[in-house]
Amino acid sequence: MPRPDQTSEKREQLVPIVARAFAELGYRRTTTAELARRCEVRENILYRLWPDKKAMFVAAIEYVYQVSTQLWQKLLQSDEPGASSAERLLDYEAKHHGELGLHRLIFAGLSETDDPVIHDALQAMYGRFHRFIARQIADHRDDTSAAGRKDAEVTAWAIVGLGTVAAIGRELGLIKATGRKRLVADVGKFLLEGKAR
Amino acid sequence: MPRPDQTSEKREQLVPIVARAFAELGYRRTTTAELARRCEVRENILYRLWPDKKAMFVAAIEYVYQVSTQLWQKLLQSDEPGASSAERLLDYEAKHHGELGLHRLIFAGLSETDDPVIHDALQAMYGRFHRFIARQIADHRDDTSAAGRKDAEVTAWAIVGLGTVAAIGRELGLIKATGRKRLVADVGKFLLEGKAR
DNA sequence: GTATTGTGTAAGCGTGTACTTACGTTACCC
DNA sequence: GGGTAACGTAAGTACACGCTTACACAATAC
Repeated sequence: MPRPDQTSEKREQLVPIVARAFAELGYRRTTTAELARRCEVRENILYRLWPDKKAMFVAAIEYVYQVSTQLWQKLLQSDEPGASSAERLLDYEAKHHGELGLHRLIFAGLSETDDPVIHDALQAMYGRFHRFIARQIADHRDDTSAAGRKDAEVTAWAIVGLGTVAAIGRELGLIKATGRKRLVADVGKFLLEGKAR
Repeated sequence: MPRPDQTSEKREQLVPIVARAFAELGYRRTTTAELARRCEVRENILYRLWPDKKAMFVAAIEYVYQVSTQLWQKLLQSDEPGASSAERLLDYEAKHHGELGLHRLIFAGLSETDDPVIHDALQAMYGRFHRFIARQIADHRDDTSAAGRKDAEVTAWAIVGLGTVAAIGRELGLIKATGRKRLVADVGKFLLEGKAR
């Protein structure tokens, strides 16, 4: 009998490194050779863990999604008094925005969306993010009517937009840390309270 | 004496095609061969018009910026009664959002921002867009105080975020046309009126 | 006409890249 | 200890890509 298969453990071990590489370099510039270098293994070892480069990218997206939502879930469970879940999420994002490179991964993927696999992975992740935020908003507003839920959905997209533009502004050196914080926290709260109709 | 130089005319003729290619395919996937194919010329002709592929991309960015702002300027000059410039811009963008592929070009460039040339081109364009919108907001609100201008800046970023997330939502098939219209027009107007403090 | 120089065609060059193959070594279970 | 299959190393393959070169042709000014 041979030794036990450790592929899945190895995958879990390497996925954070892979995700960081894709976030830093984008999809095309992240060569398999570069991935192997950062992971300190040979290329063919990566190809034993994933069928091709695309699968590595999809794994990276799913990893970042999981880490982000786990982090958010933890944040929501630690119930502080005096602030709703939605408010706490906004404060957290205002402070720690973009640390995981989520948006950079999205930008990298958006140039590859005619590939159905990448398109679907991105769509699933982005869609789940949006629904998560929309639910927090509806809870915060305590409005479960049909119109209220619809409104929470639209507002959720606007808040996702805040995070996205904050990421771009940081990337291009156009919005400094204080500006980003103000953008996400202040405008975020404004959107959260008001009803956009 | 030789025949007159027509390089700049040729550049102007080909730039729209080049821009469309980069918007559709992203930076890396837009090969010089593909550019030549779409332009119906040989590759070396492109290299007589621009020093390298990067320059073609930068030219595409500048072209899309110019077309967009020209279009907006025209929109602002045709003064309809009963709606401020800012409102008309929002309505226009809600209807025709993303037609020029501006956001796709930005996403393409954002994966190449460690290249200083691309970074600077993107920064300049995005920054000018933001200032343009911020000015419209300040005018609309008729508040030229320091705090008012600062607020208009933050709001302008939020509105740029609306456009960006609408583009992503469209790209991923997550927000349909009606939803995008509602997002840009309704939330846009909400941001425009309210003061986010 | 002719010299001069822009314009178009075709081929190719060096490098980078996704992915593979071949093979030796190691750790496990019986 | 021995059979087995996971694990690691190294080299290689086929192709695509950015960019260049060589050269024939065309149009203009004199």
